Amino acid sequence: MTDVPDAARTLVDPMPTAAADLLDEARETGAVVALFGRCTVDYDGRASGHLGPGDRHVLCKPDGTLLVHDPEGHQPEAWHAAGAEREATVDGTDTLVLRSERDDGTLVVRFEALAHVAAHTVESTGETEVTGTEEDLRQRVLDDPSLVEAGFRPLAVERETDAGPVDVYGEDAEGRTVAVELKRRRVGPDAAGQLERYVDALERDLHADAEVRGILVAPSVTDRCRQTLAAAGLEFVSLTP
Amino acid sequence: MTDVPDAARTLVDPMPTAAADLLDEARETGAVVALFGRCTVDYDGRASGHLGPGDRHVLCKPDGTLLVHDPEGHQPEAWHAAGAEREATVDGTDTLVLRSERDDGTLVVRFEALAHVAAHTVESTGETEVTGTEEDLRQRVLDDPSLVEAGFRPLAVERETDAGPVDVYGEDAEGRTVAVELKRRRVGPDAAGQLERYVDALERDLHADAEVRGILVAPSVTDRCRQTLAAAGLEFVSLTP
DNA sequence: GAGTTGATCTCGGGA
DNA sequence: TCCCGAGGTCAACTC
Repeated sequence: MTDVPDAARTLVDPMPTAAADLLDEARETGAVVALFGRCTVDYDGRASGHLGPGDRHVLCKPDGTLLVHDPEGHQPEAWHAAGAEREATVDGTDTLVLRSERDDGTLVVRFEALAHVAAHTVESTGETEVTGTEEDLRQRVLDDPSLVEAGFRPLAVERETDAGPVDVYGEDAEGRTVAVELKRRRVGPDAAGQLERYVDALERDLHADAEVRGILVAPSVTDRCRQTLAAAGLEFVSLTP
Repeated sequence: MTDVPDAARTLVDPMPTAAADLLDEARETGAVVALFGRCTVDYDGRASGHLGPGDRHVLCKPDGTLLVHDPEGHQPEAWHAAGAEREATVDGTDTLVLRSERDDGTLVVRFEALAHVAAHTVESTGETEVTGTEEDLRQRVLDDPSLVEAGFRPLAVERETDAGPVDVYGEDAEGRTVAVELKRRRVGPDAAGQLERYVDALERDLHADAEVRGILVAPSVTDRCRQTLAAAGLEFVSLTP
Protein backbone atom coordinates (compact mmCIF):
# COMPACT_ATOMS: atom_id res chain seq x y z
CA MET A 1 0.00 0.00 0.00
CA THR A 2 1.32 3.41 -0.93
CA ASP A 3 -0.05 6.84 -0.25
CA VAL A 4 -0.06 7.66 -3.90
CA PRO A 5 -2.67 5.54 -5.64
CA ASP A 6 -1.59 3.78 -8.77
CA ALA A 7 -3.04 5.02 -12.01
CA ALA A 8 -4.28 1.52 -12.70
CA ARG A 9 -5.02 -1.34 -10.36
CA THR A 10 -6.34 -4.80 -11.06
CA LEU A 11 -7.58 -7.48 -8.73
CA VAL A 12 -8.23 -11.07 -9.81
CA ASP A 13 -10.59 -13.22 -7.77
CA PRO A 14 -10.45 -10.61 -5.04
CA MET A 15 -11.78 -10.75 -1.54
CA PRO A 16 -14.93 -8.60 -1.35
CA THR A 17 -13.23 -6.34 1.17
CA ALA A 18 -10.37 -5.72 -1.23
CA ALA A 19 -12.83 -4.87 -3.99
CA ALA A 20 -14.71 -2.52 -1.70
CA ASP A 21 -11.46 -0.82 -0.79
CA LEU A 22 -10.63 -0.39 -4.43
CA LEU A 23 -14.05 1.13 -5.08
CA ASP A 24 -13.61 3.51 -2.16
CA GLU A 25 -10.20 4.47 -3.41
CA ALA A 26 -11.62 5.03 -6.88
CA ARG A 27 -14.13 7.47 -5.46
CA GLU A 28 -11.23 9.54 -4.14
CA THR A 29 -9.12 9.37 -7.24
CA GLY A 30 -11.91 9.69 -9.79
CA ALA A 31 -11.06 6.36 -11.33
CA VAL A 32 -13.32 4.31 -13.54
CA VAL A 33 -13.94 0.83 -12.14
CA ALA A 34 -14.92 -2.26 -14.08
CA LEU A 35 -16.10 -5.41 -12.34
CA PHE A 36 -16.75 -8.89 -13.69
CA GLY A 37 -18.72 -11.29 -11.59
CA ARG A 38 -21.84 -13.19 -10.81
CA CYS A 39 -24.45 -10.88 -9.37
CA THR A 40 -28.08 -10.04 -8.82
CA VAL A 41 -29.49 -6.56 -9.38
CA ASP A 42 -32.44 -4.80 -7.80
CA TYR A 43 -33.70 -1.50 -9.04
CA ASP A 44 -36.46 0.65 -7.70
CA GLY A 45 -37.32 4.08 -8.98
CA ARG A 46 -39.19 5.27 -12.07
CA ALA A 47 -39.93 1.58 -12.53
CA SER A 48 -38.69 -1.40 -10.60
CA GLY A 49 -36.90 -4.52 -11.66
CA HIS A 50 -34.92 -7.50 -10.59
CA LEU A 51 -32.18 -9.40 -12.39
CA GLY A 52 -31.59 -12.95 -11.23
CA PRO A 53 -28.08 -14.34 -10.69
CA GLY A 54 -25.95 -14.02 -13.77
CA ASP A 55 -22.46 -13.21 -14.97
CA ARG A 56 -22.29 -9.55 -15.76
CA HIS A 57 -19.97 -6.65 -16.36
CA VAL A 58 -20.44 -3.59 -14.16
CA LEU A 59 -18.91 -0.23 -15.00
CA CYS A 60 -18.69 2.54 -12.42
CA LYS A 61 -17.77 6.04 -13.54
CA PRO A 62 -16.61 8.85 -11.29
CA ASP A 63 -19.66 10.97 -12.16
CA GLY A 64 -21.93 8.39 -10.53
CA THR A 65 -22.87 6.57 -13.71
CA LEU A 66 -23.32 2.85 -13.11
CA LEU A 67 -23.91 0.41 -15.96
CA VAL A 68 -24.74 -3.29 -15.65
CA HIS A 69 -24.09 -5.15 -18.89
CA ASP A 70 -24.92 -8.72 -19.71
CA PRO A 71 -23.17 -10.53 -22.58
CA GLU A 72 -25.63 -9.34 -25.22
CA GLY A 73 -26.86 -6.08 -26.55
CA HIS A 74 -26.00 -2.44 -26.66
CA GLN A 75 -28.22 -1.39 -23.79
CA PRO A 76 -27.23 -1.98 -20.19
CA GLU A 77 -29.55 -4.38 -18.41
CA ALA A 78 -29.67 -2.00 -15.49
CA TRP A 79 -28.14 1.39 -14.78
CA HIS A 80 -28.02 4.61 -12.86
CA ALA A 81 -27.31 7.84 -14.69
CA ALA A 82 -24.77 10.44 -13.60
CA GLY A 83 -25.31 12.07 -10.22
CA ALA A 84 -25.89 8.92 -8.25
CA GLU A 85 -24.14 8.37 -4.92
CA ARG A 86 -22.36 5.06 -4.78
CA GLU A 87 -21.37 2.99 -1.77
CA ALA A 88 -19.54 -0.34 -1.63
CA THR A 89 -20.00 -2.60 1.37
CA VAL A 90 -19.46 -6.22 2.22
CA ASP A 91 -22.39 -8.32 3.32
CA GLY A 92 -21.38 -11.20 5.55
CA THR A 93 -17.94 -12.30 4.48
CA ASP A 94 -18.25 -13.00 0.80
CA THR A 95 -20.74 -10.65 -0.85
CA LEU A 96 -19.75 -7.31 -2.30
CA VAL A 97 -22.74 -4.97 -2.38
CA LEU A 98 -22.81 -1.93 -4.61
CA ARG A 99 -25.55 0.49 -3.62
CA SER A 100 -26.32 3.48 -5.81
CA GLU A 101 -28.71 6.18 -4.67
CA ARG A 102 -30.41 8.82 -6.76
CA ASP A 103 -33.24 11.24 -6.06
CA ASP A 104 -35.49 9.07 -8.16
CA GLY A 105 -34.48 5.62 -7.00
CA THR A 106 -32.04 3.05 -5.76
CA LEU A 107 -29.95 0.44 -7.54
CA VAL A 108 -28.31 -2.44 -5.70
CA VAL A 109 -25.84 -4.91 -7.20
CA ARG A 110 -24.91 -7.94 -5.11
CA PHE A 111 -21.90 -9.95 -6.19
CA GLU A 112 -22.01 -13.61 -5.25
CA ALA A 113 -18.68 -14.04 -6.98
CA LEU A 114 -16.10 -11.64 -8.27
CA ALA A 115 -13.71 -12.54 -11.05
CA HIS A 116 -12.02 -9.21 -11.81
CA VAL A 117 -12.01 -5.71 -10.52
CA ALA A 118 -10.04 -3.10 -12.39
CA ALA A 119 -9.66 0.59 -11.63
CA HIS A 120 -8.16 3.07 -14.02
CA THR A 121 -7.68 6.76 -13.38
CA VAL A 122 -8.31 8.97 -16.34
CA GLU A 123 -5.85 11.69 -17.14
CA SER A 124 -7.54 13.31 -20.06
CA THR A 125 -10.50 12.92 -22.32
CA GLY A 126 -9.98 13.25 -26.01
CA GLU A 127 -11.93 15.61 -28.21
CA THR A 128 -14.95 14.25 -29.96
CA GLU A 129 -16.32 15.22 -33.31
CA VAL A 130 -19.31 13.91 -35.21
CA THR A 131 -20.65 14.75 -38.63
CA GLY A 132 -23.75 13.59 -40.40
CA THR A 133 -26.14 14.84 -37.76
CA GLU A 134 -29.43 16.64 -38.32
CA GLU A 135 -27.73 19.95 -37.65
CA ASP A 136 -25.35 19.28 -40.54
CA LEU A 137 -28.33 18.66 -42.76
CA ARG A 138 -29.84 21.94 -41.65
CA GLN A 139 -26.65 23.79 -42.45
CA ARG A 140 -26.69 22.28 -45.90
CA VAL A 141 -30.23 23.51 -46.42
CA LEU A 142 -29.35 26.98 -45.18
CA ASP A 143 -26.33 27.08 -47.49
CA ASP A 144 -28.44 26.00 -50.46
CA PRO A 145 -32.16 26.56 -49.82
CA SER A 146 -32.97 25.35 -53.34
CA LEU A 147 -32.42 21.83 -51.97
CA VAL A 148 -35.89 22.29 -50.46
CA GLU A 149 -37.30 23.98 -53.54
CA ALA A 150 -36.46 26.70 -55.97
CA GLY A 151 -37.18 30.08 -54.47
CA PHE A 152 -37.28 28.95 -50.85
CA ARG A 153 -35.96 31.60 -48.50
CA PRO A 154 -35.11 30.58 -44.93
CA LEU A 155 -35.97 33.25 -42.35
CA ALA A 156 -35.29 31.51 -39.06
CA VAL A 157 -34.16 28.24 -37.51
CA GLU A 158 -35.80 26.67 -34.49
CA ARG A 159 -38.58 29.25 -34.88
CA GLU A 160 -40.87 28.93 -31.89
CA THR A 161 -44.54 28.10 -32.25
CA ASP A 162 -47.20 27.12 -29.75
CA ALA A 163 -46.49 23.52 -30.72
CA GLY A 164 -42.72 23.68 -30.46
CA PRO A 165 -39.76 24.85 -32.55
CA VAL A 166 -39.79 24.60 -36.35
CA ASP A 167 -36.50 23.37 -37.81
CA VAL A 168 -36.43 25.86 -40.66
CA TYR A 169 -38.98 28.62 -41.07
CA GLY A 170 -39.18 30.63 -44.27
CA GLU A 171 -41.07 31.75 -47.35
CA ASP A 172 -41.56 30.24 -50.77
CA ALA A 173 -41.15 32.04 -54.06
CA GLU A 174 -44.69 33.42 -53.78
CA GLY A 175 -44.29 34.69 -50.24
CA ARG A 176 -46.18 31.92 -48.52
CA THR A 177 -45.01 30.84 -45.12
CA VAL A 178 -43.15 27.52 -45.14
CA ALA A 179 -42.34 25.24 -42.21
CA VAL A 180 -39.61 22.70 -42.91
CA GLU A 181 -39.02 19.66 -40.74
CA LEU A 182 -35.66 17.95 -41.29
CA LYS A 183 -34.86 14.32 -40.62
CA ARG A 184 -31.58 12.61 -41.38
CA ARG A 185 -33.17 9.18 -41.65
CA ARG A 186 -36.17 7.58 -43.29
CA VAL A 187 -39.15 8.56 -41.18
CA GLY A 188 -42.54 7.27 -40.12
CA PRO A 189 -45.84 8.90 -39.21
CA ASP A 190 -44.45 10.62 -36.14
CA ALA A 191 -42.45 13.07 -38.26
CA ALA A 192 -45.55 13.92 -40.29
CA GLY A 193 -47.48 14.51 -37.06
CA GLN A 194 -44.72 16.73 -35.76
CA LEU A 195 -44.78 18.88 -38.89
CA GLU A 196 -48.58 18.97 -38.84
CA ARG A 197 -48.56 20.35 -35.30
CA TYR A 198 -46.16 23.12 -36.30
CA VAL A 199 -48.18 24.06 -39.38
CA ASP A 200 -51.45 24.10 -37.45
CA ALA A 201 -49.88 26.24 -34.73
CA LEU A 202 -48.47 28.68 -37.28
CA GLU A 203 -51.82 29.00 -39.01
CA ARG A 204 -53.47 29.78 -35.69
CA ASP A 205 -50.66 32.19 -34.77
CA LEU A 206 -50.47 34.17 -37.96
CA HIS A 207 -54.01 34.58 -39.24
CA ALA A 208 -57.07 32.47 -39.48
CA ASP A 209 -56.79 32.71 -43.25
CA ALA A 210 -53.04 32.31 -43.52
CA GLU A 211 -51.89 29.50 -45.73
CA VAL A 212 -48.85 27.75 -44.30
CA ARG A 213 -47.01 25.11 -46.25
CA GLY A 214 -45.35 22.25 -44.45
CA ILE A 215 -42.45 20.42 -46.07
CA LEU A 216 -40.89 17.30 -44.64
CA VAL A 217 -37.29 16.90 -45.80
CA ALA A 218 -35.85 13.42 -45.31
CA PRO A 219 -34.15 10.68 -47.32
CA SER A 220 -37.47 8.83 -47.61
CA VAL A 221 -40.76 8.21 -45.85
CA THR A 222 -42.83 5.13 -45.06
CA ASP A 223 -46.20 4.55 -46.73
CA ARG A 224 -48.06 5.50 -43.60
CA CYS A 225 -46.05 8.65 -43.30
CA ARG A 226 -46.95 9.52 -46.89
CA GLN A 227 -50.60 8.92 -46.11
CA THR A 228 -50.46 11.09 -43.04
CA LEU A 229 -48.72 13.83 -44.99
CA ALA A 230 -51.35 13.66 -47.72
CA ALA A 231 -54.23 13.72 -45.27
CA ALA A 232 -52.80 16.84 -43.66
CA GLY A 233 -51.93 18.55 -46.94
CA LEU A 234 -48.21 18.42 -46.29
CA GLU A 235 -45.36 17.90 -48.73
CA PHE A 236 -42.28 15.72 -48.89
CA VAL A 237 -38.90 16.47 -50.39
CA SER A 238 -36.31 13.73 -50.58
CA LEU A 239 -32.86 14.72 -49.41
CA THR A 240 -30.14 12.33 -48.31
CA PRO A 241 -27.56 13.52 -45.79
CA MET B 1 -1.05 -22.06 -22.09
CA THR B 2 -3.60 -24.79 -21.86
CA ASP B 3 -5.98 -26.16 -24.42
CA VAL B 4 -8.91 -25.40 -22.20
CA PRO B 5 -9.33 -21.65 -21.99
CA ASP B 6 -9.67 -20.19 -18.53
CA ALA B 7 -13.05 -18.85 -17.59
CA ALA B 8 -11.40 -15.57 -16.74
CA ARG B 9 -8.14 -14.02 -17.85
CA THR B 10 -6.58 -10.71 -17.04
CA LEU B 11 -3.62 -8.94 -18.53
CA VAL B 12 -2.00 -5.89 -16.99
CA ASP B 13 0.05 -3.56 -19.18
CA PRO B 14 -0.01 -6.22 -21.88
CA MET B 15 1.90 -6.40 -25.10
CA PRO B 16 -0.48 -5.59 -27.96
CA THR B 17 0.06 -9.05 -29.38
CA ALA B 18 -0.98 -10.65 -26.11
CA ALA B 19 -4.11 -8.51 -26.03
CA ALA B 20 -4.91 -9.42 -29.63
CA ASP B 21 -4.48 -13.10 -28.76
CA LEU B 22 -6.84 -12.72 -25.85
CA LEU B 23 -9.43 -11.03 -28.09
CA ASP B 24 -9.09 -13.82 -30.64
CA GLU B 25 -9.47 -16.42 -27.93
CA ALA B 26 -12.53 -14.59 -26.60
CA ARG B 27 -14.14 -14.84 -30.01
CA GLU B 28 -13.83 -18.62 -29.79
CA THR B 29 -15.02 -18.94 -26.24
CA GLY B 30 -17.74 -16.32 -26.35
CA ALA B 31 -16.12 -14.30 -23.62
CA VAL B 32 -16.79 -10.67 -22.83
CA VAL B 33 -13.66 -8.54 -23.02
CA ALA B 34 -13.04 -5.26 -21.26
CA LEU B 35 -10.11 -3.03 -22.14
CA PHE B 36 -8.72 0.05 -20.46
CA GLY B 37 -6.35 2.21 -22.34
CA ARG B 38 -5.50 5.35 -24.23
CA CYS B 39 -7.04 5.23 -27.67
CA THR B 40 -8.44 7.06 -30.63
CA VAL B 41 -11.67 6.07 -32.33
CA ASP B 42 -12.84 6.49 -35.90
CA TYR B 43 -16.38 5.73 -36.92
CA ASP B 44 -17.91 5.86 -40.34
CA GLY B 45 -21.41 4.71 -41.10
CA ARG B 46 -24.81 6.30 -40.52
CA ALA B 47 -22.76 9.27 -39.43
CA SER B 48 -19.05 9.65 -39.00
CA GLY B 49 -16.96 10.72 -36.11
CA HIS B 50 -13.53 10.87 -34.60
CA LEU B 51 -12.45 10.75 -30.98
CA GLY B 52 -9.05 12.17 -30.22
CA PRO B 53 -6.60 10.40 -27.91
CA GLY B 54 -8.10 9.74 -24.50
CA ASP B 55 -8.32 7.20 -21.74
CA ARG B 56 -11.35 5.05 -22.31
CA HIS B 57 -13.02 1.82 -21.41
CA VAL B 58 -13.91 -0.52 -24.25
CA LEU B 59 -16.32 -3.39 -23.85
CA CYS B 60 -16.55 -6.18 -26.44
CA LYS B 61 -19.43 -8.63 -26.26
CA PRO B 62 -19.60 -11.97 -28.03
CA ASP B 63 -22.62 -10.85 -30.08
CA GLY B 64 -20.49 -8.19 -31.77
CA THR B 65 -21.54 -5.31 -29.56
CA LEU B 66 -18.69 -2.87 -28.99
CA LEU B 67 -18.97 0.04 -26.58
CA VAL B 68 -16.46 2.83 -26.07
CA HIS B 69 -17.00 4.63 -22.79
CA ASP B 70 -15.30 7.73 -21.53
CA PRO B 71 -15.30 8.60 -17.83
CA GLU B 72 -18.59 10.49 -17.97
CA GLY B 73 -22.14 9.76 -18.93
CA HIS B 74 -24.49 6.91 -19.55
CA GLN B 75 -24.09 6.82 -23.31
CA PRO B 76 -21.05 5.30 -24.97
CA GLU B 77 -18.98 7.83 -26.86
CA ALA B 78 -18.84 5.43 -29.78
CA TRP B 79 -20.30 2.01 -30.42
CA HIS B 80 -21.28 -0.77 -32.76
CA ALA B 81 -24.46 -2.67 -32.11
CA ALA B 82 -24.78 -6.45 -32.13
CA GLY B 83 -23.97 -8.24 -35.36
CA ALA B 84 -20.69 -6.53 -36.06
CA GLU B 85 -17.63 -8.55 -37.05
CA ARG B 86 -14.63 -7.77 -34.91
CA GLU B 87 -10.96 -8.17 -35.65
CA ALA B 88 -7.96 -7.43 -33.48
CA THR B 89 -4.61 -6.72 -35.09
CA VAL B 90 -1.34 -5.13 -34.12
CA ASP B 91 -0.10 -2.11 -36.03
CA GLY B 92 3.65 -1.77 -35.98
CA THR B 93 4.83 -3.14 -32.67
CA ASP B 94 2.91 -1.21 -30.10
CA THR B 95 -0.58 -0.40 -31.32
CA LEU B 96 -3.54 -2.69 -30.80
CA VAL B 97 -6.18 -2.05 -33.45
CA LEU B 98 -9.76 -3.15 -32.97
CA ARG B 99 -11.71 -3.06 -36.19
CA SER B 100 -15.45 -3.65 -36.18
CA GLU B 101 -17.38 -4.07 -39.40
CA ARG B 102 -21.12 -3.83 -39.93
CA ASP B 103 -23.26 -3.59 -43.03
CA ASP B 104 -23.77 0.06 -42.28
CA GLY B 105 -20.32 1.09 -41.29
CA THR B 106 -16.94 0.61 -39.69
CA LEU B 107 -15.58 1.39 -36.27
CA VAL B 108 -11.87 1.41 -35.51
CA VAL B 109 -10.29 1.73 -32.09
CA ARG B 110 -6.54 2.27 -31.92
CA PHE B 111 -4.85 1.80 -28.58
CA GLU B 112 -1.72 3.85 -28.07
CA ALA B 113 -1.44 2.36 -24.60
CA LEU B 114 -3.14 -0.52 -22.87
CA ALA B 115 -3.50 -0.68 -19.11
CA HIS B 116 -5.80 -3.69 -18.67
CA VAL B 117 -7.41 -6.34 -20.72
CA ALA B 118 -9.82 -8.73 -19.03
CA ALA B 119 -11.79 -11.56 -20.57
CA HIS B 120 -14.58 -13.36 -18.81
CA THR B 121 -16.60 -16.22 -20.19
CA VAL B 122 -20.24 -16.13 -19.29
CA GLU B 123 -21.90 -19.29 -18.11
CA SER B 124 -25.44 -18.13 -17.70
CA THR B 125 -27.57 -15.06 -17.88
CA GLY B 126 -29.98 -14.37 -15.07
CA GLU B 127 -33.64 -13.77 -15.57
CA THR B 128 -34.79 -10.22 -15.84
CA GLU B 129 -38.04 -8.75 -14.69
CA VAL B 130 -39.33 -5.20 -14.84
CA THR B 131 -42.53 -3.65 -13.58
CA GLY B 132 -43.89 -0.16 -13.98
CA THR B 133 -43.85 -0.21 -17.76
CA GLU B 134 -46.54 1.10 -20.10
CA GLU B 135 -47.86 -2.42 -20.56
CA ASP B 136 -48.50 -2.64 -16.83
CA LEU B 137 -50.46 0.57 -17.04
CA ARG B 138 -52.50 -0.87 -19.91
CA GLN B 139 -53.28 -3.98 -17.91
CA ARG B 140 -54.49 -1.81 -15.08
CA VAL B 141 -56.82 0.03 -17.43
CA LEU B 142 -58.14 -3.22 -18.88
CA ASP B 143 -58.74 -4.59 -15.39
CA ASP B 144 -60.59 -1.45 -14.37
CA PRO B 145 -61.74 0.57 -17.41
CA SER B 146 -63.46 3.09 -15.14
CA LEU B 147 -59.97 4.48 -14.50
CA VAL B 148 -60.40 6.07 -17.92
CA GLU B 149 -64.01 7.04 -17.32
CA ALA B 150 -67.23 5.53 -16.03
CA GLY B 151 -68.83 3.38 -18.70
CA PHE B 152 -65.73 2.95 -20.84
CA ARG B 153 -65.60 -0.47 -22.48
CA PRO B 154 -62.30 -1.63 -24.02
CA LEU B 155 -62.75 -3.59 -27.25
CA ALA B 156 -59.19 -4.08 -28.44
CA VAL B 157 -55.57 -3.33 -27.66
CA GLU B 158 -53.05 -2.20 -30.26
CA ARG B 159 -55.97 -1.77 -32.66
CA GLU B 160 -54.55 -1.00 -36.07
CA THR B 161 -55.37 2.20 -37.91
CA ASP B 162 -53.93 3.82 -41.00
CA ALA B 163 -51.82 5.94 -38.67
CA GLY B 164 -50.59 3.12 -36.45
CA PRO B 165 -51.81 1.02 -33.53
CA VAL B 166 -54.11 2.51 -30.88
CA ASP B 167 -53.14 1.52 -27.33
CA VAL B 168 -56.69 0.85 -26.18
CA TYR B 169 -59.70 1.02 -28.49
CA GLY B 170 -63.23 0.93 -27.11
CA GLU B 171 -66.59 2.58 -26.62
CA ASP B 172 -67.91 5.06 -24.11
CA ALA B 173 -71.20 4.75 -22.20
CA GLU B 174 -73.07 6.23 -25.16
CA GLY B 175 -71.55 3.93 -27.75
CA ARG B 176 -69.10 6.43 -29.20
CA THR B 177 -65.76 5.13 -30.39
CA VAL B 178 -62.89 5.97 -28.04
CA ALA B 179 -59.16 5.86 -28.74
CA VAL B 180 -56.98 5.82 -25.63
CA GLU B 181 -53.28 6.63 -25.69
CA LEU B 182 -51.40 5.57 -22.56
CA LYS B 183 -48.22 7.13 -21.22
CA ARG B 184 -46.49 6.21 -18.02
CA ARG B 185 -44.82 9.60 -17.70
CA ARG B 186 -45.73 13.23 -17.96
CA VAL B 187 -45.97 13.96 -21.67
CA GLY B 188 -45.44 16.74 -24.16
CA PRO B 189 -46.99 17.70 -27.48
CA ASP B 190 -45.78 14.58 -29.25
CA ALA B 191 -48.21 12.38 -27.35
CA ALA B 192 -51.09 14.68 -28.29
CA GLY B 193 -50.01 14.52 -31.91
CA GLN B 194 -49.83 10.75 -31.77
CA LEU B 195 -53.37 10.51 -30.42
CA GLU B 196 -54.60 13.05 -32.94
CA ARG B 197 -53.26 10.95 -35.82
CA TYR B 198 -55.06 7.87 -34.52
CA VAL B 199 -58.35 9.71 -34.04
CA ASP B 200 -58.16 11.27 -37.49
CA ALA B 201 -57.38 7.91 -39.05
CA LEU B 202 -60.27 6.25 -37.24
CA GLU B 203 -62.69 8.97 -38.34
CA ARG B 204 -61.59 8.46 -41.94
CA ASP B 205 -61.77 4.68 -41.55
CA LEU B 206 -65.16 4.38 -39.93
CA HIS B 207 -67.37 7.03 -41.51
CA ALA B 208 -67.02 10.57 -42.58
CA ASP B 209 -69.57 11.51 -39.94
CA ALA B 210 -68.32 9.24 -37.17
CA GLU B 211 -67.44 10.97 -33.97
CA VAL B 212 -64.33 9.49 -32.40
CA ARG B 213 -63.18 10.56 -28.96
CA GLY B 214 -59.50 10.60 -28.14
CA ILE B 215 -58.37 10.33 -24.54
CA LEU B 216 -54.77 10.74 -23.44
CA VAL B 217 -54.13 8.90 -20.19
CA ALA B 218 -50.96 9.96 -18.38
CA PRO B 219 -49.84 11.24 -15.00
CA SER B 220 -49.82 14.80 -16.31
CA VAL B 221 -49.29 16.90 -19.43
CA THR B 222 -47.30 20.01 -20.26
CA ASP B 223 -49.05 23.28 -21.12
CA ARG B 224 -48.26 22.90 -24.78
CA CYS B 225 -49.59 19.38 -24.76
CA ARG B 226 -52.80 20.67 -23.19
CA GLN B 227 -53.04 23.32 -25.92
CA THR B 228 -52.50 20.78 -28.65
CA LEU B 229 -55.11 18.49 -27.11
CA ALA B 230 -57.61 21.36 -26.90
CA ALA B 231 -56.96 22.47 -30.47
CA ALA B 232 -57.64 18.94 -31.68
CA GLY B 233 -60.67 18.38 -29.46
CA LEU B 234 -58.95 15.67 -27.46
CA GLU B 235 -59.29 14.85 -23.79
CA PHE B 236 -56.91 14.16 -20.94
CA VAL B 237 -57.32 11.84 -17.97
CA SER B 238 -54.75 11.87 -15.20
CA LEU B 239 -53.58 8.45 -14.10
CA THR B 240 -50.34 7.72 -12.28
CA PRO B 241 -48.67 4.33 -12.71
C1' DG C 1 -35.72 23.47 -13.18
C1' DA C 2 -39.00 22.26 -16.76
C1' DG C 3 -39.89 21.71 -21.67
C1' DT C 4 -38.82 20.06 -26.22
C1' DT C 5 -36.41 17.35 -29.54
C1' DG C 6 -32.46 14.63 -31.40
C1' DA C 7 -29.95 10.17 -31.34
C1' DT C 8 -24.91 6.53 -35.57
C1' DC C 9 -30.61 6.15 -30.67
C1' DT C 10 -31.57 0.50 -29.35
C1' DC C 11 -35.05 -2.94 -28.78
C1' DG C 12 -39.03 -5.88 -29.31
C1' DG C 13 -43.22 -7.15 -31.54
C1' DG C 14 -46.08 -7.66 -35.49
C1' DA C 15 -47.35 -7.88 -40.42
C1' DT D 1 -37.64 -7.95 -43.87
C1' DC D 2 -39.65 -3.41 -42.72
C1' DC D 3 -42.47 -0.73 -39.80
C1' DC D 4 -43.88 1.22 -35.55
C1' DG D 5 -43.65 2.85 -30.93
C1' DA D 6 -41.59 2.19 -26.08
C1' DG D 7 -37.64 3.32 -23.22
C1' DG D 8 -36.40 3.46 -15.89
C1' DT D 9 -34.63 5.98 -22.65
C1' DC D 10 -30.17 9.79 -22.25
C1' DA D 11 -28.35 14.25 -23.53
C1' DA D 12 -28.35 18.98 -25.30
C1' DC D 13 -30.25 23.30 -25.46
C1' DT D 14 -33.63 26.78 -24.58
C1' DC D 15 -36.58 29.47 -21.64
